[in-house]
Amino acid sequence: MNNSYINGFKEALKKENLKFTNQRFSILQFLTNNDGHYDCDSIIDYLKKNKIKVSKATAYRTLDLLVKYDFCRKMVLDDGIARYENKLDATHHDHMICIDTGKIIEFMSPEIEKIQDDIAKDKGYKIIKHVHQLFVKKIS
Amino acid sequence: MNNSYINGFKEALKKENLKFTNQRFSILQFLTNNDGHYDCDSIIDYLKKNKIKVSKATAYRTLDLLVKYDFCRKMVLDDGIARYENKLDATHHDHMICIDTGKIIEFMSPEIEKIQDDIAKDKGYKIIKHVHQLFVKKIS
DNA sequence: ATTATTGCAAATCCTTTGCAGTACC
DNA sequence: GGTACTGCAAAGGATTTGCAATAAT
Repeated sequence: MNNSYINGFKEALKKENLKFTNQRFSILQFLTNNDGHYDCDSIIDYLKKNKIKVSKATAYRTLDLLVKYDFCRKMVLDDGIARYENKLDATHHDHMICIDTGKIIEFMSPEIEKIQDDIAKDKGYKIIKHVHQLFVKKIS
Repeated sequence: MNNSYINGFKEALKKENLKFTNQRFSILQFLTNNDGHYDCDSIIDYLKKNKIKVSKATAYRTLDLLVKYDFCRKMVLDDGIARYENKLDATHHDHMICIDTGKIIEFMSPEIEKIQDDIAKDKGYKIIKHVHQLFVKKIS
C-alpha cells in the first residue's frame, strides 16, 4: 500500500497550524482507501462501525480541509447534499449519474478537456476546476 | 415580444390540474424576460420591487413546476443554493463561473456535446440532462 | 503548560409542508 | 359552490458555530 499521502497530510496540517489527530486521519484514510462518493453521514457511519467515533462538526471541518488541500473532491448534486471522493492518485475524471438507480460511473475524455481549456482561454480565463456530470438512463 | 410560451404554460398547468394565477405567471415572466441565474430570494425580491408579492412557499412550488415542464433550469453549485434560469428559446449552453467575481459566462460546444453523447451510448446509456461548469480565473 | 481539538447542542440557512383563509372557474 | 391557491409559520435536513471539556506537542 502506498502511504506517501500521510506526509503530505502532515504538511498541510502544519501549514494550517493544525494538529494530527485520529479523527482527521481516519477520515482521510477512509476516503483514500475507498473509491466512491460519500456524503458526510455515510463516512461517519462507516467509521462508527470500525469503532472510530467522529462527530459531524469534526467531519465537516475535516472535509473542508481535505478539499482545500486537494486530498478530496466535493460534489453537490441538485438534491443539495455534498458528496466527497478521493482525489489523490486518482486520475482526473467526470461523472455519469444514472437517474433511476443513482449509480455513478466515471468517465474521462482528453478531447473534452482540451476543448474546454481552449474555450476558457478564448475568453481570457484559465480553468481552476470544473464540474461535468451526465445524468443518464439505461438504453432499453 | 414573443409571448407564445404563455400557451405552453397554460397547457402545463392544465396537465397538472393547476390554475393560472398571478404569482405563478409572474415568476415565469420574470425568468423568461431576464437572462441570468437567480436564486429564489432574488426572484422574490425583484417581484416585490414591482409590487408583486410572492411567498417563498409559492415561489419554490412554482419553480419546481417550471423545471418539470422545461421552462427553466435549476443549477446547484457547491454552496448548496439552487439557482434558476430561463430555458425557453434559449439555445442550450453551459456555464463558466468566475471564482473571483461570481460572473457567469455561457458557452456551448457542439464537439463536446457530441463526444459526451458517444461516451454515454458507449456504456449503454442515453443522456437525459447534463451539467458542465468551468470554474475560472481571469488570466493576468 | 500551552494551544488546538473534540463533541455536543444550539444556531443557521435553504427548502418543504400543514393549515386556515382566499381566489379562481 | 367546489376545488385549488396563497401566505404564514412551523418543520425539516444539511451544514456551521460557540463553548466547555479533552488531547496533542
